[in-house]
Amino acid sequence: MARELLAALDQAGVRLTGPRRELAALIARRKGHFTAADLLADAEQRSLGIGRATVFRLLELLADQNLVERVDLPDGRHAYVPCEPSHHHHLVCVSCGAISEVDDCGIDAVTAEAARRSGFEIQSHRLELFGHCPRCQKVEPRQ
Amino acid sequence: MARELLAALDQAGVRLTGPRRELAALIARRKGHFTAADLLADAEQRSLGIGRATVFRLLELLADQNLVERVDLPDGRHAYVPCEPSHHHHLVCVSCGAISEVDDCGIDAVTAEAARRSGFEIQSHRLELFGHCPRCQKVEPRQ
DNA sequence: CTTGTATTGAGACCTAGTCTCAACTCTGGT
DNA sequence: ACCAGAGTTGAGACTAGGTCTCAATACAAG
Repeated sequence: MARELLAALDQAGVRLTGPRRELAALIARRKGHFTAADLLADAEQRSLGIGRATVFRLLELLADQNLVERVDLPDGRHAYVPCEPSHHHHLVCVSCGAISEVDDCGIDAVTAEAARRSGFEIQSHRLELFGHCPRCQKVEPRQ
Repeated sequence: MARELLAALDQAGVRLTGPRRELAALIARRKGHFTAADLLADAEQRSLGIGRATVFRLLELLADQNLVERVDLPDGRHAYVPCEPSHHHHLVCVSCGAISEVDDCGIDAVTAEAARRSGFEIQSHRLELFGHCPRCQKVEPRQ
C-alpha cells in the first residue's frame, strides 16, 4: 500500500524523497481515518525529524491525486482517509473511526433531481454517512 | 426573519439580550452563506462592541436549533447558512455563494442501500452539492 | 559527480474556534 | 419599581489545523 502511494507520487512527477517514503509507510500502516496531528505524532515518535509543513504538504499532494480524502467529522474535526482514486463516498464509524467506502449507488439521480428543481448546474458533491460499523454494533448494541 | 430567530431563541429558553438581538438582525440581513468572521466584521463595522466569543456562541445556539447550518466549502473554509429547521441539504453556488435548499429527494434510498451493503447502522448523513446557480450560469456561461 | 531545481524543517503566522473569568444584564419574584 | 441570582458578556489567552517564508539540503538528470 505504501508502494501504491509512492508509485502514484512518482506518476505525479514529484521527487521520491526520504520524508515522503517514511510518511507513506506510516499512512499505509494506519487503519481508518487519521488526522494530520496523528501522522505527525507517529513521525515524532520514531524521531524521523519530519516537519509539520512536510506532513501537510504530503497530504495535500495525496489529496490532489485522490489517494487520500479529507472528511469532516460530525464534531467538526478533520480527518484524512486513504482511499481508491475513483469517485465514491465514505461511511464513517463514529465509535471506532473505521471507514468504509461506498460507490455511487444512486446518488446521481438525487443530484440530477436537485439540479432540475433548483436550476443549479451541479459540478460536484460531497456525501458523508455517519453511523456504527458492524463491529461496534455488537460491542455497544443499539446505542 | 430576525424575528423568527429571536422567537426560536426565546423558545429555547435563553435570554434575549442586546448582543443577540443585534446579531440576529445582522444575520437576517445577509444573503447566502457567511463566515463567523463576516459576522464579526459586520458587528465591528457598526461598533457594536460584540466579542468574538459571543458570535461563536450565538452561532452554536442557532445551530443547535437547526436555524443555521454549518457547511464546509470545497476549499475547506467553513460557512454558516440560515435555513429551515427541517432536515434538508444545501446547494452552494461556488461563484456567488448563493445557497439553495433541497429536501430529501430520494437520498434515504441511497443511504439505506449503503447500509445494506456495508452492514453499517447509519445515524446521520451530510450531503452538500456545489455548482453554479442560475444567475451565475448566465453571467459566466459554461465556465 | 556536478548542478539546478524541488523539497525540507523551523518557526512565524493565520484562521476558526474554545475556555476562563470578572463584570454586567436579564428576568422572575416580590 | 427593586432585588437577587443565574445567564450572558467581552477580553484575551489558548488550541487545533493549516499556510508561508526562507535558508539549507537532497534528489535526479546529465
